[in-house]
Amino acid sequence: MSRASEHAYAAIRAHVLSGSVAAGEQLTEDQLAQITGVSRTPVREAVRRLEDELLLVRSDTKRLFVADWSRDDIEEMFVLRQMLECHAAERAAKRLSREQIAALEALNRDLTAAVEQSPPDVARFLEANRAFHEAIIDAAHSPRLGQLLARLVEAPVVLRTARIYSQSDLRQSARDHDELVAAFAARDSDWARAVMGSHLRRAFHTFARAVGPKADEPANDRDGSEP
Amino acid sequence: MSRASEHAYAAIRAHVLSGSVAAGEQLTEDQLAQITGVSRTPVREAVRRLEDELLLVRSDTKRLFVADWSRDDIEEMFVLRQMLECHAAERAAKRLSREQIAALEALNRDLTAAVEQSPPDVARFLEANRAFHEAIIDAAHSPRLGQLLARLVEAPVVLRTARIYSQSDLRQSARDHDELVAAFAARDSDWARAVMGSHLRRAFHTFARAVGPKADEPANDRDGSEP
DNA sequence: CGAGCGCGATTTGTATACAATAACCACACA
DNA sequence: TGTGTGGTTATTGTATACAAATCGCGCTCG
Repeated sequence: MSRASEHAYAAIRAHVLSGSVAAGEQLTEDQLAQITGVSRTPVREAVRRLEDELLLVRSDTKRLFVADWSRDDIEEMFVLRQMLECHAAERAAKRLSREQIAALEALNRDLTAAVEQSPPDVARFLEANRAFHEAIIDAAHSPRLGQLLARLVEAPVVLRTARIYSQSDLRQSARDHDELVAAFAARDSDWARAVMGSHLRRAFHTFARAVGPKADEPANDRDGSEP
Repeated sequence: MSRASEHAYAAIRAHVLSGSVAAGEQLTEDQLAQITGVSRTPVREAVRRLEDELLLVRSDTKRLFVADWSRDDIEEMFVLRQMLECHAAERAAKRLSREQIAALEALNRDLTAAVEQSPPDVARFLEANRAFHEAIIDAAHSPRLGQLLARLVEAPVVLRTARIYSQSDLRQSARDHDELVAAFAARDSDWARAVMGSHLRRAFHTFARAVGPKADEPANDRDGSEP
């Protein structure tokens, strides 16, 4: 979108993801307009996108809140992402050119380097990881699929989980990517699908372990907070 | 959304689906505002939704056009819909209450009645069909899944395909639904998934047969037109 | 003859004022 | 005490005016 609207989107998104507003807290369009420095019109446009991505939600009477993700919500998204991204891997295996596979290798070399630093460069890891998955989705050549996945991948994962990965988690991710590249090089779509499946499912469990046990309540961090 | 915005959405959608504008034709927000009788503000909101549903598209320079679906686009959507809705059927099989199964049966009785009229009441069929599938998706209890499917199911299917179904197609649909209900009653999620898969894949082929052979170009009705 | 260039007309993007709706609060009444 | 009811404030929804971008077209200049 255009300047003001795009800026508002990025600013609001950053504002929410930074954690400076609690989950479940109310926001108003005026507030956001002041924060972002643009008028309510582009703010409304940005908010609509963020609602789409489920970062913001509206009450039944149109009031605006920061979304409050339960563990079940997260699991649901991982399941859907796994389903769609396995499909993407399968299609990509049939379509990736030699050059594209080489590009994936390069991306994963970068990712691996980020992991093997001490301490690991998590930001660089996340960026390389994002690029790697995006390249696969692009190669699947299914615009609708890309669009659906965008909504699932964007919001919840990067959310506040950036720093829950141990180095061994990161290393395993890098190895998964290596195996994916091998599957692609072999043009084995079944293999690619299977690797992608376990890759994402493991990511879910890593996440789940950090979030807490299964029987828990919805992520209820709105009462007690930082003293 | 609220009154004006919702009205604009419905009116524009109907306007496009009615076929009174050709695929690929340009629209302007002013035009749509006049047609719908509201100002550009709610029109823009409605247009965003329709872009989301891929009924409208914007050029690289933000100009607005009626989307032009190729056969590949349609197949892609059917594939994705099948993947997601099979998942929904599987989950629904584990969750549907006795009452909900009875409600599905009732819906399908209505659908069958519509089919067995002569001539078949296609509008009533479509409505019952929509309600049937929606009930299953709801029962899957996966809000994200529902949201993703909404975008896939809404746009392309009803599009301009309402009247390509033969009575035998419709009868087969009714039988599929019966079998789905049976699978649900048996709480057999594998069965439900399988039936849903063949149900949707057959729908695709019915559609594809009507649209034309595989090697075709994108639906290219924009050059030669009315003299 | 064709490629680039300017300029009026069209179209989209943004700000702002106002209208409609929902939440909040205080107070009366049972 | 608690429950409903009025008015007041906060918040979202819509219209409108204007700004910015884009297009179409005729023109010039090579």
